[in-house]
Order: sequence, then C-alpha cells, then structure tokens
Amino acid sequence: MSRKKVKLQWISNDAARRATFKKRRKGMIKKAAELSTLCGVNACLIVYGDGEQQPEIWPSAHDAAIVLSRLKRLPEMEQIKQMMNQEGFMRQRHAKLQEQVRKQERENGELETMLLLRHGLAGRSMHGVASRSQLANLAWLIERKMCEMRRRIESLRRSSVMPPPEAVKKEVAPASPALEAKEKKAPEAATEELQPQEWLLPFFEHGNGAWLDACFLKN
Amino acid sequence: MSRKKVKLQWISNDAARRATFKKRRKGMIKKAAELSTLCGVNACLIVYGDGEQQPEIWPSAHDAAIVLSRLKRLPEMEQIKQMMNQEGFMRQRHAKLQEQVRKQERENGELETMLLLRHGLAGRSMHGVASRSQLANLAWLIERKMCEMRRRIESLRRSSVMPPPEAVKKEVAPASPALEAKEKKAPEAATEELQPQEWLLPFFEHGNGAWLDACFLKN
DNA sequence: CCGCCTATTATTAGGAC
DNA sequence: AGTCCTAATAATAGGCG
Repeated sequence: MSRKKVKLQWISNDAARRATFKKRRKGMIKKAAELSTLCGVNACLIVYGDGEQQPEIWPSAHDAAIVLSRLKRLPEMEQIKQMMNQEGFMRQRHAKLQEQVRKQERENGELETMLLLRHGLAGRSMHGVASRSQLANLAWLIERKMCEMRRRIESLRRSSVMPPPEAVKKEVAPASPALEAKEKKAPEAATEELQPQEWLLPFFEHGNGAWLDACFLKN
Repeated sequence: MSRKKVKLQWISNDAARRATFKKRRKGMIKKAAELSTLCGVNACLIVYGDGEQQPEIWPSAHDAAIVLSRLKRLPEMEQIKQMMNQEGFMRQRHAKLQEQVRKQERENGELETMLLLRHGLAGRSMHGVASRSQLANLAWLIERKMCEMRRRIESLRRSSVMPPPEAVKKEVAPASPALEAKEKKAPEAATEELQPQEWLLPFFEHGNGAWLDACFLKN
C-alpha cells in the first residue's frame, strides 16, 4: 500500500504485524461505519485481536447481539431449508440412481448366478439335500461374484454426474418430514440388503434345491 | 473517493445507493480477508443487504457461527463487562442528563401546578377536607399537565446529542459491579417515579389542604 | 507503544456503454 | 442492472522521533 506493495500473507515480524493490525482494524471499522451510514444497512463486525481474549465489536456488543440474534433466529427454519434445497435435489436424484442400480443389480445377479451355476456345478445334482461343503463353496463363489459386482456398482455411483450446487434452485419443496426421512434412509438400506452371506445361506440350510432349480436353472 | 468527495450520509438515490453498496461491501470483505490473512486473526463480518432477508456472511455462515459461539460462550461474565466498557461512558453521560432532566422536571412541575391551581381553583377554599370530586378533578388536571410535561421531557431526551461511538474510548474503567448496576438502574427508575396518580392521590385522601396551600399557594 | 509524515498503493464515484 | 474505465480520494507501509 505504501512504500512497498505488501504480500498477502501472514506477517511474521511481530511488531510490524501488530502495527498493521491496529491500523487495518481501525480502517475496517471506519469502512463498516461508512457503509452502514451511506447505504443504511444493518451490519456487525467482530474482530478478535492478535491474542486478545476480547474481540473488538462494531457497532457495539449490544447491536451486534441484535444482528446476531436475527441471524440465529432463522437457523433451523431457513438454513436447514437451504441445506435441504441444496441436498434434497441431489438426494432425490441419488435415490433414483440407487433404484436403477438395484434393478440392474438384480438382473446381473440372476444372470451371473445362473452362469456360475452352469459352469461351476455342471452335471452335479442339486436335487435333494446337497452336502454342506459343496453348498458352502457355492455360497463363497456367489459371494465373491457379488462383491465384484458391488464394487462395480459403487464405481458407477461415484462416477455418476452430480448436479452442481449453483444449478439447484428452490424448485424442490420438501413434501413431509416422514417422506424425507424415508428417502434419506433408502440409500443406506440398499447397501445393507446386499450382504450375500446373510440372505443366501439360509437357503442352503434347509434343502432348497428344488427352489434353486426353479429360480436359477430354468433356462 | 473518486470524481467527487462523497458526503457521509444516506444516499437517497436508489440506484446510486445500491451500486455503492455492492462496491463497498465487496471492498469490505476483501479488507476483512486481508486483515485475517496478514495478521492471522479470527474475525467475522455480517452485512445485511438493502432489503435482503439473508445477510452476506464472511468468511462463511459456519465460521461465523464459530466466532459467534465464542462470543456467546462468555456471555454475562465478559460481555456485560465489554458492554460496560463501550457504553459505560455514554451511560454515565446519559445519567447526568437524566439528573438534569429530573431537576428541571421538578421545577417545571412546581411552576405548572402552581399556575394550574391559580387558574383552575381560584377563590375556592382548600382549607379543611375538600370534597372528593373536587380533589379528583384537580388530580386529573394535574395528571394531564404532567403527562404533557413528560412528553416534552421525552422529546428533549430524544433530541439530546449523544456522543458518537468513535469518541468513546476505553478510558472509563468499570469501578465495581454494584456501582455499575446502580448507574444502570437509575434511568429507568427516574421514569417510574413520575406517575402522578401514584403519588398525588394519597394527599387527597387524608385532608392535606394545609399542606397543599403551603406547597403550591404560597406565592 | 504512539503519533505524525509521506510516498505509494488501493478503493471507488461517476460516466459511458 | 452489470462491466469497464479513470480521475480523484482514501488507506496505509515504512520511517522518524
């Protein structure tokens, strides 16, 4: 600003920093007062001094409190709404993608399982009660395949194009808390459902060979 | 600043004010950022736009909330002290003005009451126990006059020149919490004392005619 | 640390488009 | 209203006492 153009970085020299701080804080407060006067706007400025416990408050602690209460009065009402507006659209889109992903997953799952059964268990009979070791092996193979698929699905999710925040306007009104909650919970639940060991194994415990045939081997 | 030195007052022209506001707010935020960077201090800036519901917040709503919470954390212990530091001088001055006002009020009160009694009750005897209706009427007249006076006093108070915030430095150290509290309470108490119905009527209930003569009719 | 000074940079008012 | 321009004012870094 003066004899030398100053670099915009922390002034390491202690005395110089303190001097600059005092000058500039004074200047800032003057600017704030001018802005407030010239344009008749409400504003407040809080500057913590270098190491000072008490900040300098403009225009006064009292007026600042008024401004701040006004800011705090609409925190949940507007700020959350704002957040919802920004994330709601994304969430909705995410839920839709999730739905597509699950659908595809089911299709792929059926196809892969079918192929796996065809290749891995060709000629072996699934009728009656199969041996536990054979079925455990099958479960592991299926699980492995599904893990691969889940990795691919996650990759697809990550690479899916998200709408930039600027493009998100207030068009999307939140319908009801219950609905929001349901939509919010959906993506997580989708992942939880896909633990193969959890839902596959029971079928191997009770002799579901006929059912497996009906489901996977019909083609 | 530029082609013309601007007067420090509300810009009446709408477009000019908005333009100035935009430029200066931008400048302020830049200054704030510079100050924060150069001196490594914590600060926040909140500026309500002209008519905007949502203020512009620097550095961000979140960071501002942090700064504000820090301000709120030491609420009664330090903030009151701070308020006292900034407003104490003004309060003191206000209390002095208040004292002058009360003194003048007493003088005016005596004078006006005397005139009222001279004009409204000329020739009627105030000795002995006057009729309740006559005294109630007198009380009402006195009350009305004092209401007028209080209005005038309020007007004087409002028009009294307050010292600008810039002139108030940290020269005034708070002496003790008790003393501060007393000085803070004084201005309000002064107004409360001036309810005529409260303190006038008792005199009409117990036959104070002689006292009234002594007080108001001696001239 | 504080105030004062001044060369220099930064901000901005007013206009033009 | 928004952008660019420019003259003019305002802010201030670095010295000095």
